[in-house]
Amino acid sequence: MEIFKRYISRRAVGKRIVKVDYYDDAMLLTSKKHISQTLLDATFSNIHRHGKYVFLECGKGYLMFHFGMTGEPGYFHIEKDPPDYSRFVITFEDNHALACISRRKLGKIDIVKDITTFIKDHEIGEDAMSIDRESFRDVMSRKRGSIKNALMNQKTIAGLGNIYTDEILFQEKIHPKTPVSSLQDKSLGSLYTTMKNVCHTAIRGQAKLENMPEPTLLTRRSPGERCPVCDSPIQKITVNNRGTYFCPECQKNDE
DNA sequence: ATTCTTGTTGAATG
DNA sequence: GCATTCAACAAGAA
Repeated sequence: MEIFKRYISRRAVGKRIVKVDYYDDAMLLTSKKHISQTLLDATFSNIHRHGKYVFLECGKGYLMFHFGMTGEPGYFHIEKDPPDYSRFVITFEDNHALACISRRKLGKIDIVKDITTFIKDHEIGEDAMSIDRESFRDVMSRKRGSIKNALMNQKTIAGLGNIYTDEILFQEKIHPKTPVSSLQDKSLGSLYTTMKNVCHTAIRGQAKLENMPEPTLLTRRSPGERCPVCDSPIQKITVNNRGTYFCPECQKNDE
């Protein structure tokens, strides 16, 4: 999401909006009228991100994007067709446009008045990139269930998805089903450092999996892959209804 | 052809 | 209140 935010920031902030087009309503959480009224003739003055949510500031409020599982922003010249699966397109006065692309339409588009209120109303946790060590330990120590659930739950910490959670647990050598309650304070501190490292490393590599330095699990999420550390076959299980990959040798249940 | 899986979330359920 | 399950959605793979 941080990469998306930077992508949008470079192309949309400072530009005046001259047209708004809707190709599909499924992702809209408010009326087209409300969105158009807020955006038309406005200029994006700033951009913010909290977890997987991006907010474009425009005077009267914020345009909120959530890209869901298969969503991404797309910027193009208006002489060309919008990218495939564009659901929502904002045209700027410089003859370029920003599309919200979403194959599965699992994303969301909304207008919000205030980011802080939005985060509070949706009970979204602190952002994974900005939470401090103490708060991390504090919020994690309150959770029950598996460590993977706790890390992925946006109400605990905002921003971690399925594959990066697996990567963090792989780097930290923790079995994804380990109960959070069984992790000592020290382990949580170490997990915190690993979480930050994985996020920073991913961003440095433009969130492209092929840019992740070895050893990594991110590029081995398919049957038959082997652990880059110990060469054991990578295992796939289900945790929280999500396909979960881990190395059964490196990530033993007990630390 | 049907079922499963997927870089997600939130409403329903236990 | 908290943890777990499932629908919404679309398309490619098994």
